[in-house]
Amino acid sequence: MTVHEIADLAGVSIGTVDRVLYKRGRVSVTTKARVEAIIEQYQFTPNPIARRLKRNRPYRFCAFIPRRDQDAGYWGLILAGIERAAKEIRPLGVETETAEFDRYDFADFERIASRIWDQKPDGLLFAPIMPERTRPFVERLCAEPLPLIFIDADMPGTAPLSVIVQDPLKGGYLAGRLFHLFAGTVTGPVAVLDAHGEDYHITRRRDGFLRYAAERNFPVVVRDYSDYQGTDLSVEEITHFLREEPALSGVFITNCMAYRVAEAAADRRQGDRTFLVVGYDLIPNNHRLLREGRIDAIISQRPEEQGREALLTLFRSVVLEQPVESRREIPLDVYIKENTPAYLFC
Amino acid sequence: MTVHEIADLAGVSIGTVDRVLYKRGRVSVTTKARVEAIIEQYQFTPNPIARRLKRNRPYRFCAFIPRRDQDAGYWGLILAGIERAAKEIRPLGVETETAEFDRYDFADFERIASRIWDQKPDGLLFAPIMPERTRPFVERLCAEPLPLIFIDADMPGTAPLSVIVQDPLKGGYLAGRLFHLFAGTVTGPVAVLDAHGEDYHITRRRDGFLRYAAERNFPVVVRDYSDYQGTDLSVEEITHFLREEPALSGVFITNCMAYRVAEAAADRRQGDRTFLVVGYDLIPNNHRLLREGRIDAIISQRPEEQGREALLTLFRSVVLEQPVESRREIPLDVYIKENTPAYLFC
DNA sequence: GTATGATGTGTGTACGTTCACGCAATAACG
DNA sequence: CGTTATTGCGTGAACGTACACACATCATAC
Repeated sequence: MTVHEIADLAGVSIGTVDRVLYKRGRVSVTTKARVEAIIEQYQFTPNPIARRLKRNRPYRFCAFIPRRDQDAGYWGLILAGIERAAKEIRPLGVETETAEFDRYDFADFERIASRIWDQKPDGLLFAPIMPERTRPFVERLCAEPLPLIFIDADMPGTAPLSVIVQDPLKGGYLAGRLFHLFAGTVTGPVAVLDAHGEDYHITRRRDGFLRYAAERNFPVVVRDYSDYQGTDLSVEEITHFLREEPALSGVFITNCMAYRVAEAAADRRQGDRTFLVVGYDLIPNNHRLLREGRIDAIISQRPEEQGREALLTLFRSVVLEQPVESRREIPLDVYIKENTPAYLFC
Repeated sequence: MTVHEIADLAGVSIGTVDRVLYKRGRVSVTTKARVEAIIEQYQFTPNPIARRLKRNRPYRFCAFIPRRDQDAGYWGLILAGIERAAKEIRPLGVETETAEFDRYDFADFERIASRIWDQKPDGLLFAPIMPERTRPFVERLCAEPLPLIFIDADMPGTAPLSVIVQDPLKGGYLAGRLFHLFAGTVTGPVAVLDAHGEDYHITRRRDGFLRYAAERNFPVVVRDYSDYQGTDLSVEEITHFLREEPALSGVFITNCMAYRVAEAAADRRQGDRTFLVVGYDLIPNNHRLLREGRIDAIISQRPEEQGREALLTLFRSVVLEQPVESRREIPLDVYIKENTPAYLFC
C-alpha cells in the first residue's frame, strides 16, 4: 500500500492523504473521514525506506555511559556492544555518538549532560546510575520527550521507552547456590563484600545472597562499602579484612572487583586449601583469573549484548516506528573456568 | 557522497558513473579510470536506502530447518528467534519464509529442498544436519552461489557466508565439570547416553565428557544410540538401562532428552538420594524439570539468539552488503534451577 | 463591488539509485 | 558515398514520501 493507492481509492490526491496522515488541516470533514476509513481498512503505514530517503538527514543517537575504563573496564564491554550496533545501523542513516562521563565526578556528568541536551539527539541510551543525582536530567529528557533507553539499571518513577536489566536479587541468590555447589558443605562463614557506592541495585545482590544463606543456614559476614568510589577497594584493604576473619570459607563480592579479592586471597588458595571467590562481571581481569583458576565463578549480565540491544531497540523504535518491549530481562550467565570463552567479545 | 557528486567531480554524468560502477561497458578507458579514481578516493558506496527504494521488490529469505516440534521443541526455539528477526527486518523490505522438514524423513527433506531451490530465495538459513545426505543440496547452493548461513552445526568442506555454532567438545568437558561440582566426589560410575543419530557434532559432546572423566578418573559407562531417531529414546528404554547399572551416580545425556532421563531416574532421586541428571538444551520439558529440581543442570546454546542472529547476519550481508564474520561462536550457557528464567523466550 | 482572507484540493519537486532509452560521433562495409 | 553498427555519453523516469506551493471557491469586510 502506498499513499497513491490510498488516494486513488478515496478519489483524492496524495496531497490530501498526506494532510490527513499528518493532521495538517485544510481537509473537509467528509473527505477526512473517507480517507481515514481507507487507511484503517488497509492498515496503511508509510514505507520507512521511502521516508528515510526523503528525510535525507541522519538520525543522531547518543550513548551516555560511564567512562570505558571505569568499573575495571565493565563499561568498555558495554561500549563494545554499542559500537558494534552503531556499525550495523550506520548504513541505514544513523549516526551514533558515545559520550562517556566520570561516574565519580558529578560535575563532569553535568557538563557532558548539558552538552548532550544542547545537541538534541533523536534518541538517547543512558545508564541511570547515581539515581538521585541524575534524576533531574532524566526527568527533563522524559518531559521533552526524547526517546530514552535505560541500560544496566532502572530508575523507578520514570517511563523510558525501554529498560534492559538483570534481576540482582536472583543473581545474589544464584551466587549463594554457587557457593554451596563449590563448597559442598560450607565450613566457615562466607563474607559478602557489598561495594555498591550509590548503585542500590547492587545491594540487592547482597540481599539475594543473604536469602540463600538464610535458607541453607550459612553463616555470613557482611562488609558494607557504601562509600565505594571506583577502584578504591584495594588488595591491601581486602587483605586486612581477610586477616580479621581467618575462619572464612570464601568471599562473594557484589561488584566487579573479584580479581582484587582473588589477589588478596591468593595465599588461602595454595595447594588443596579451598577458599572460594565468586563475583560479578566478566571484565578482562576477572576473565583472566577465571581462566587461571583463581576465581571460582563469575555471574555475567552480557554487557556487550546489553549495549547492542539497547541501540538496536532505539533504532527499531525511532527509525522504524516499531513497538518495542518496555522491559528486557537479561539472563543470569554463570561462568566457571570450563565455559569461559578464550577471548572476550567473542 | 552520491553518484551525482562523483559525476560532477569526474566531469561526467551520473549515467557514466553508473556504467563504471556496475561494469556495464560503453565507457572509454580514460573516463573509466578517472571515475574509478574518484570513487576510490572518496570511498563512495551507494546509499542502501535509495537502492532499496529503487529496487522496489522485497528480498526473500528462507529459513530451512527441522520441524518445530522435533527434538522435543528445540527447533521451535530456533524458530522463535528467526520469527523475531523476521518481524524486525520486515519493514525494511524483507520477506522471510520458514520451511520446516522432517529430519527423520529424507524424502520430505528433498521435496521441500527442491521447492526452495525453485523459488530461488535471496538468502538461505540452513541447519546442516544429516551432513552426508544433505551435502549435495548444500553444494548446489554454494555453486549458485546463494548467500547461505549455517546454524546449529557446520558442514566441513563447504564455504557458507557464515556459521553459527557452539563448541561441542568444550560443552561435554563442561558437563563433566558440572558433574564434579554437583557430586562433590563421584561415587559410582557416570553414564553417558550418546543419542546423536547422524549428528556427529553431538558425539563430540561425549568425547569432551570422556576427556574430563579421564582427567579426574571418573568411571564412565557409555551407551551409544547412533540409531537414535527423534523422540524414540523412551522412558522405558532408559529405565531398563538404569536397572542394568544400579551403581550409577548419574547420567549425562548428549542431546535434549534429559527430561526422559529425569523421568526414568525419579525413584533414584527420592529423599536425600542423589542421582545427577545433566543434559543439553533448555527446551520446554527440560525447563520445567529444571525448575522443579528434577534435572540438575542444562547446557544451552541460545537457540533463540542463534535464529535471530542468523537472519540478521543474512540481512546485513545481502541487503546492506556489509562484511560479516564468517564464524560466530555461541558461549556455553549453564542453567541450574536458580538461574532458569521464569518463562522461555525471555 | 472590490479587496482580503480562509478553506479545500491538486501539482510539482526532491531525496539517491538504477536502468532503459536517445543521440551524437566514429567505424565498418558494400 | 550512403547505409548500418558500434562506441561513448547524457537524459529521463521510477521507486514512495514529504512538503512547499498554486489555485480555485466562497465568505467576510470596507
